[in-house]
Amino acid sequence: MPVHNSEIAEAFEQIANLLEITGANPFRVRAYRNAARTVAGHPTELRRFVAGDDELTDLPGIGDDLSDKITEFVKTGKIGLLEQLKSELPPGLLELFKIEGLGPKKIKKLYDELAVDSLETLENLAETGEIADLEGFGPKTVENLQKNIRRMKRLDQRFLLNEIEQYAAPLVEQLRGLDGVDRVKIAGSFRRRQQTVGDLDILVNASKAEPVMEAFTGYEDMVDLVAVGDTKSSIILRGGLQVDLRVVDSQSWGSALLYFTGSKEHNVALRGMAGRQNKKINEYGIYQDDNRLGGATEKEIYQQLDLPYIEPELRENRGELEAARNDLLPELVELSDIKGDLQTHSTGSDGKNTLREMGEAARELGYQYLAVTDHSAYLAVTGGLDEEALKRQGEKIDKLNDGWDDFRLLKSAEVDILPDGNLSLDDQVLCQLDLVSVAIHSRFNLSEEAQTKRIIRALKNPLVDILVHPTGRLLGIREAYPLDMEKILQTALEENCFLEINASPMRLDLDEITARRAREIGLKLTISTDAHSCQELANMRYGIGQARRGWLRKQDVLNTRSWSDLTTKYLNS
DNA sequence: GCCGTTTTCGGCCCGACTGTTTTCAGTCG
Repeated sequence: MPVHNSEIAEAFEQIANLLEITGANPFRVRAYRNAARTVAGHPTELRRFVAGDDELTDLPGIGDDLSDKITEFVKTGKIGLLEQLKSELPPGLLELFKIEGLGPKKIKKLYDELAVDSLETLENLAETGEIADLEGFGPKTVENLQKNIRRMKRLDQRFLLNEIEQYAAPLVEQLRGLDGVDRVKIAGSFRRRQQTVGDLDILVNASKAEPVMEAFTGYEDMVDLVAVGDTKSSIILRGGLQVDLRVVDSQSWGSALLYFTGSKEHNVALRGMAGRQNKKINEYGIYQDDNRLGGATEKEIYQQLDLPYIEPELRENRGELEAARNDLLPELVELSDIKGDLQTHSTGSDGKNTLREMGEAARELGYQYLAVTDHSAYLAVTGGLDEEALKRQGEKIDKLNDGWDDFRLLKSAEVDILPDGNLSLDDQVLCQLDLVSVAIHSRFNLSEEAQTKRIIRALKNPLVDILVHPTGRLLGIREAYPLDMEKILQTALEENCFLEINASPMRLDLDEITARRAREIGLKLTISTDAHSCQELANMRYGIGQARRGWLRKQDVLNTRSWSDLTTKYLNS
């Protein structure tokens, strides 16, 4: 079986955790964690490095030793060190790392003194009270442990961006209304537009922290208090979302925002860079010797390090600091650059609004065009269009377009790719359309080879324009089906096709890693909402976030172009 | 275990909060 990057990353993560229990050099542990991130975030499969000429040691955080371990894993399916660690320590210890408040030291103590080797034994011993006898473990620790185990079991999930917004909006509004509060901003992975968010980080700029803390810890939707301090508190909301809040004064606003936005890896790298210039960054500011150099804005801190401002979506320590140093940061695509939405649904299939309603809603967003890509009849569950119905829909679109002089609806369809790579509508139907999108909605379980072949065959049809939601993933629900994405990207490039970043917060498919790879090879992407109602057209912002995380500029996104540009320069049908 | 506007050796971000302690280790972000 070919080894995937995610498996290599997981193995490194396990090695890091097990090494930590053995009390290994913490920097060695960190090296494995860093490598796990590098590997997980790499756009091409590392097994290609092993087979080809590229050097694994060119990757950041991968030296001779870790390069050898990757090679070993790719060739044998195993890593000797991990096997050895697992033979010395029960692998059941690994799941204990997921419990909040339990780290390597405590896990080791539980294992050494009480032979705790799994979640189950831990739960049993917590029940009997034996754990409270251990040095350093009091009754409060046991209570928290039990609480956090329950929470972990209930909530082995992350939240979608739209869910987070629903939780955050009323809380942020309430904080903004407090006396003495100047600014409230959501930081953390939400601000970086990560595809899912584990907890919510809120930063407040206020003259006095106390009343803010009081309001926060008394918030009506709170079900549990995790921590309460003078300037920092954490609560759990109904639904299980943890919210961390920090209050700072305006002088420290920028440094606190930078620190609280992360990523952790970006901050570590940035502070390392500061250290080499004899400067120090903390959440209160940037300093040299005893002099304060700044900290009121994020820009000020970057400037003090001779760097341009780095957008939150890029702060992952995936090359953005180097790019910033060399003045090579991309000018990222923005919501206002978008000229139209290329994947939406109407009452013609499973959408909630009519063609006219969708068109008017798109016009109000300032778009020049909207493609209504109703499903083909093959997908029976959506009540899709057959050839006759599609024709009638085309006539309706013509009439509607006659009534607009600043906007047009595009005749289109979301055509199914059949298991053999043929399409669910005939070519003579497809050639009547302005735009042909194709997608997989069945047989998700084909092998990587068969699924890749299926898609490539579809892309080679000269009438096809866009492959939508290319990997089929549903965040937290369904994994992406296995694909040789590199082959698909290359084929799309050769065939003048485009791949979509689906902006639905449940999908965000393509992911940022693949999006960045597409840009690297010069393949343009579309960002479309897959809206099934007028309201969902506003989901575009989630797709933009994902695109920005993939380093995409305006020119890398097809639907930043006017319709005339699109037809004359990019679409072949 | 990685890495080099201090370096092939000696560093590796930094502070808040908790719980169990009497001054701090562990964990988290």
